[in-house]
Amino acid sequence: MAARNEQQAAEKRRIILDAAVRVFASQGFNGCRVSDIADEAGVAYGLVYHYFRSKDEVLDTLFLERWNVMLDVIRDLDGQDLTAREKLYAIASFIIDSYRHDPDLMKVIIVEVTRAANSFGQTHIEKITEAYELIAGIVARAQADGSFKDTVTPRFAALAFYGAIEQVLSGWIFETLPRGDVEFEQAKRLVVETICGGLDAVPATA
Amino acid sequence: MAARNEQQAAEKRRIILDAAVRVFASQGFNGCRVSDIADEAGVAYGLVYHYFRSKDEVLDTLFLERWNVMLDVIRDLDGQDLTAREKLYAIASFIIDSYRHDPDLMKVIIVEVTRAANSFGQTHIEKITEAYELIAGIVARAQADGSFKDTVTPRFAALAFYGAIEQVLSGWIFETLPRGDVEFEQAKRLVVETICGGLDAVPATA
DNA sequence: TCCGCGATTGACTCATCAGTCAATTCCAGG
DNA sequence: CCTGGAATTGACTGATGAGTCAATCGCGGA
Repeated sequence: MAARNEQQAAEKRRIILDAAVRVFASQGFNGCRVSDIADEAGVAYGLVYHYFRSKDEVLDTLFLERWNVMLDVIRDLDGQDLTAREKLYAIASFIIDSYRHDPDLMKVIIVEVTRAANSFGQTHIEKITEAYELIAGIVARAQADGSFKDTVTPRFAALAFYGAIEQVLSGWIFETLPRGDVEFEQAKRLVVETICGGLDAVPATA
Repeated sequence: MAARNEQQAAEKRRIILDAAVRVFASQGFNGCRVSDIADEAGVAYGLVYHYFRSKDEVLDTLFLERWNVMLDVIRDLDGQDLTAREKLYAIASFIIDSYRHDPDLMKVIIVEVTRAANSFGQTHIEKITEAYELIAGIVARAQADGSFKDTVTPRFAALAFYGAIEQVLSGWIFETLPRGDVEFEQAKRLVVETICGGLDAVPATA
């Protein structure tokens, strides 16, 4: 049958996805119309429904695509011979660089998906939990080999770590924090320093 | 004139607000109809518009009401003679107890407002930033008096601290973390321990 | 007892969109 | 060329839901 040209079809699909990122980022998922996406993509309204079953599926796709890349990166990192601190730094770097590279996409993922996680299927929550668990694993192994103390549970450390990153991204997204290459690099360092080093001048247990 | 009975009017308004909390929590702000709120409150559709200018204003009111209480608590705490760590613990306690006391309200605030500050006015972002700044102030003063080291900026420490709390609340909201009195108390301790104590077994600077 | 005004009602209007579908274009293979 | 089916189009439908408003109710004061 020769599906016209599979590559071209995939490209059209991507054009629509990329347009959706821009539209979702600027108007919000609920604030935009499907026709806005079509217009932005320079494509007829109906074509969106040729490539996607629904408006929801477009958002779904964007999230899963990106989140899976991140999970792969974390898993890969996890297999390498690095200290826990180095692994955490690498994860923070990946996420922050993702923002640097495509702020709109990250905005959509952070702002729209969490809210949608409510109404959308359980799928997203499971995916998000998966990331936490990978991070918790890194912490747990560091505690086992003595490089991290075990005053906090790994699960909890993972939450705090990811929470710090998410807050920083939110700060950039909502423009309450200055953005720029210097700030991005500083943020990577500070996330890791806060979580690993803590704030106390004198460690609780000597 | 005697506005019928001012107290009764305020009560009706409150009944509508409380109903809105339940409806927003279970269906989401965008997923519900104004008539759902009216039904839940046992009140006619039009009455919602007698007390509020729009659906948005209902959510607005819920957020501001609660957030202002929190800001007051933090400001009050800030004036007391406590260590920075104690202050942070008290803030974490207040937020977590707020969740314990009214999980639906906190769910609405976190899911619909904090993470969606986008679609709403700039007002909310400013309010949220205000909280960060108060926390940053606590950290800054602790750094000045030597009880906190100054490896991270106060602004950043505040982000990490609040981020950790928000992640924990999200975990409870989306049911990926176990809930219960024991967990609530543990969470307070762990948030503060993570941020203040850090994960490293050996402090970076001896 | 009656009056006046705010509280309360809910049917209605009107705009908005997600999703459908019949018509048309375009390409690949024969 | 011609033909079959996929890609593409955009007008249309049907549902939905925010906000309006004219009518009614009922309390507090005189």
